[in-house]
Amino acid sequence: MKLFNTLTKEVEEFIPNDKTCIKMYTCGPTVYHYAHIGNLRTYIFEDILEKSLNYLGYPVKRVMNITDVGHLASDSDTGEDKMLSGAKREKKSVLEIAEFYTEAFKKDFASLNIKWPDTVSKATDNILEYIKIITKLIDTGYAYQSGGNVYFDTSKLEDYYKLTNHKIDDMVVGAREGVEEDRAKKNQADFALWFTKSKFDSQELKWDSPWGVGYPGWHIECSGISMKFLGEYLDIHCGGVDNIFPHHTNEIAQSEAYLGHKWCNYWIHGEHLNDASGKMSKSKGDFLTLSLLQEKGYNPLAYRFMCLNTSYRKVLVFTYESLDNATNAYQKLKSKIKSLQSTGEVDASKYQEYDLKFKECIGDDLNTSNALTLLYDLLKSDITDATKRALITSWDKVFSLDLLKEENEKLDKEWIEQKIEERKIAKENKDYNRADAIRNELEEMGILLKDTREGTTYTLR
RNA sequence: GGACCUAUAGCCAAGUGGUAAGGCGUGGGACUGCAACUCCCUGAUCGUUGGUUCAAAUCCGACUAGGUCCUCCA
Repeated sequence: MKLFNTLTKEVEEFIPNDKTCIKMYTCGPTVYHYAHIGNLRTYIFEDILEKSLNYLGYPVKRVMNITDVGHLASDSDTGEDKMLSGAKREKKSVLEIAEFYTEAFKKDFASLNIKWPDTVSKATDNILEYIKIITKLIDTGYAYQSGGNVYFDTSKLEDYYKLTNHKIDDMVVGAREGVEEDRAKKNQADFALWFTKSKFDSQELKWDSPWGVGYPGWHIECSGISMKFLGEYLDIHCGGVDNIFPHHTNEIAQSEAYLGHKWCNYWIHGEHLNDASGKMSKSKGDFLTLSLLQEKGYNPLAYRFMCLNTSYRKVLVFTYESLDNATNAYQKLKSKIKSLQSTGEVDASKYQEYDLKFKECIGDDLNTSNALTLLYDLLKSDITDATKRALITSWDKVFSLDLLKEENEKLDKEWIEQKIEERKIAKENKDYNRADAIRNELEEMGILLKDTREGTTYTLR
């Protein structure tokens, strides 16, 4: 399997530490608000990665964090904690906020057929882990106390910027508006591991530590949770591209300083979903959630289909035009698949031939676009329907588009059949007004009639 | 100021040196009481411009446009 590794900036053959258990860590959400569909694009990509690894024969152990503390609006001890501002906004406690949005996040995963990771751990559940790491970093000289906080000393590392192409002299302090310089730091790039002296004293969640009562920095949580559940050697670490710097850069710094050896071999990043004006961002205030799309009548899986149509490494620009496009294509695809006969023999050699091609697609840096093209090729081919169904069933373990799932069985079949019979009689009597009225009535309920030589059948939208 | 990405038909998009996959839409046809569904047919020389090469969408340079990062972000 080939994957693009941000660390080397090349597409590389994936070589796991232990092929019987791939250790994969994916950065999770900060649960201070709903996830927007751009956030979810990254989780769709990670889901495809995990399932592709599985499909190619690699069992995966995946861990994800839930950030419920320590994620400041700025890293320089001047910003308000995101969790706290979420709580203030809704006049709830931080824990209530975390619980509420974690549940909402889970629902989004379910709607998009994203597998919930094996292990999901909250930042607040692993405080002792962070204290252990920070203690060692101070003992070995990689971290220092200043102004009441504990900072990581980036000057102790030769290759702090190895994940990015940044050069320290080219960095602009406060390139982003509203960032203030933290005077307590020795070096511009240093980052906080533990806060006790936030200018925002209202932080709700605090823990005792050797350096005083306070709370952990944002970066330490991922290192701590990852090492706690996956050990000292990680195969794959994922996230959105925006995490490359500073978050993942800092994770590498503190983890490798702590361990004394290389930590993670493959860093895989998903590109963003943009809208016409650029990046979709929660802090801009206006953002698109999955539930909003659902309210507008869109199927979440049509959005998943839209994401799979392109590479996870390319910016995808969201427009309703392209979502409509994807919705159409997805519905047509499903109805084509539905019309396949379910009886017959599976042709083993054809099965293998196509399945091999499928594996080549997903093994080529997750080329889901070509994998979907292969699906269309399969449908057009003259191999047996049983073989097609068997392949689609298998491939859908990766696509997770419910390609063979029948929807809305809850509708009363007998009632529909009765309506169809009524319409048939109306047609025979050339009472087309009556016939059309019945057709429209059913269509409004999402039941589409299909007249064939053999009679009228229906499909559910 | 620095680092970087993208640019392929109306729309989405694959393609990384040998003369452009696929999907949606459009138009035409078959089917239909009319439709819908389905099926068949239907379109681009790859942002502009230099260069390398027998050969470039694919490599190099310049330019243009859009976007990202440089301590909020998936």
